[in-house]
Amino acid sequence: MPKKTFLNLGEAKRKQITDAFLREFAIKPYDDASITEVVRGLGIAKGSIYQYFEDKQDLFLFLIDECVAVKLKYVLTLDRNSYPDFWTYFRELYIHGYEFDKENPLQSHFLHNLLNNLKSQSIMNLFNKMLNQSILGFEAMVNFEVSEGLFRDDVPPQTMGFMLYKVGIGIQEQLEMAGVINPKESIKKSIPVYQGKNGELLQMVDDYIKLMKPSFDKN
Amino acid sequence: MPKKTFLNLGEAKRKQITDAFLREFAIKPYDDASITEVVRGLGIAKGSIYQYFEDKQDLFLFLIDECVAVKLKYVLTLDRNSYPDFWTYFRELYIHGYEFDKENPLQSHFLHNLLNNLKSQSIMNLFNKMLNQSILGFEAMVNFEVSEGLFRDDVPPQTMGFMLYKVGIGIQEQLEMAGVINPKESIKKSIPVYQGKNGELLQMVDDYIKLMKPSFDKN
DNA sequence: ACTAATAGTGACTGCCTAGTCATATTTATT
DNA sequence: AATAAATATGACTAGGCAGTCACTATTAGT
Repeated sequence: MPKKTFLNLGEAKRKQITDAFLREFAIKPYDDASITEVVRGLGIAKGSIYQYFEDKQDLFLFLIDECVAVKLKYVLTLDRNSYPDFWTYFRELYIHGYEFDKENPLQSHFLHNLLNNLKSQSIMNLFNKMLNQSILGFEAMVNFEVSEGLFRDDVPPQTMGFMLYKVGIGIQEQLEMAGVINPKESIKKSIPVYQGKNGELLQMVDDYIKLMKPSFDKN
Repeated sequence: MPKKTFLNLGEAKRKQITDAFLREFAIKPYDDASITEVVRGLGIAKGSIYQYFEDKQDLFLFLIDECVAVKLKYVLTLDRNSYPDFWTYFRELYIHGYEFDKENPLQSHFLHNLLNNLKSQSIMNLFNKMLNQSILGFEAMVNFEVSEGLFRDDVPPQTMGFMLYKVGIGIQEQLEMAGVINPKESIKKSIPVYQGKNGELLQMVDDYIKLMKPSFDKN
């Protein structure tokens, strides 16, 4: 949690600082991200950061919370019950993810890099926690479908959940490898990752749905 | 490439040094792995390492080559044509991977961590190269099956290849998350990761095959 | 205008690293 | 045994970092 000094800051300055660190952590693993460098860029004293946050990890956790909160606003508006099947819902999640990226590029960049970021030595403990949380989310979705008799029940739901999770991340990775998106460039230019690539994104989502639906659905 | 000084070393000493670095790189990202610390453990001078290798990256590439070479000996003996379908072949790859792990725990540990390892700042260039290579391997497998009319052809083979690749890694990750294997502990104790967990490993492989086969196979 | 509280500063500490190089030791050759 | 070649050494350089703290500057309250 940030200290109250940080919360007392004017909106503008708080945003300026937050954004600068989002940018730093969006392009480097945690241990390589340098507070020294960011404050240099911001033109403020290093000591100030330690008026705002307990330490580097406190700052990092704040950034995670901020970004997750923003993203959830886009995702939690969706209700599985409004859709005829899981896959329509799954597809819709990506459409809203696209909107999130478009309207909050910085937060999107940060979350893109979060998984790599967490692999650093000094925050291994966080890594497992965060990972588990996301995976449990997918597992819960699967459990729901199974309980409704819509997904097969002869494969452990953990395995199906894990696969969904992996595919979820994979879509973004594959688009990057194919050169459709270029997060690193987008970060430099502060533009959304998927800007204008809505079609390619959904095409890939549809391909993956084609690839999972026959296996996940009952019968 | 190591310098010839390293190759002139007696087998025992060469192995001792190689093993020590395998251990270090098996538990830390590239940038965190410390030559200083390893030589301290080995009781040799730091300068010696620079008689053997050009620099840290040269050493690291040597370790990769070594481990990959050993692993390939286990995998390349398999011939797709000896199996009735892709999935039998796929399963067999894991059985041989298990043998590799059992007989070469150190190399197995190192390769387990390689993906995280490559995420470090100073070797980003290597990362894409290595990644592409593995994925192309899976893509080639898919292309073969498609050309034989055994896999569907209405989804880009890149997508199917990528999914196979992701699942390939995912199996190991999920076993770790489920607590079946504990690579970090295994490394400490210098014992194989999958030792005695043959059953659990193959069970999960079979689950994933169940989950992919209906989607990948033609009709 | 004066005091008290709050915020901002940057030189400094302590710690770590990869890589160098002049020197010392060991091994091979004559 | 004496010389030459090959190895091994570790103090040292140059650089990086998070975090501290005595001090200064600003703001708020009276």
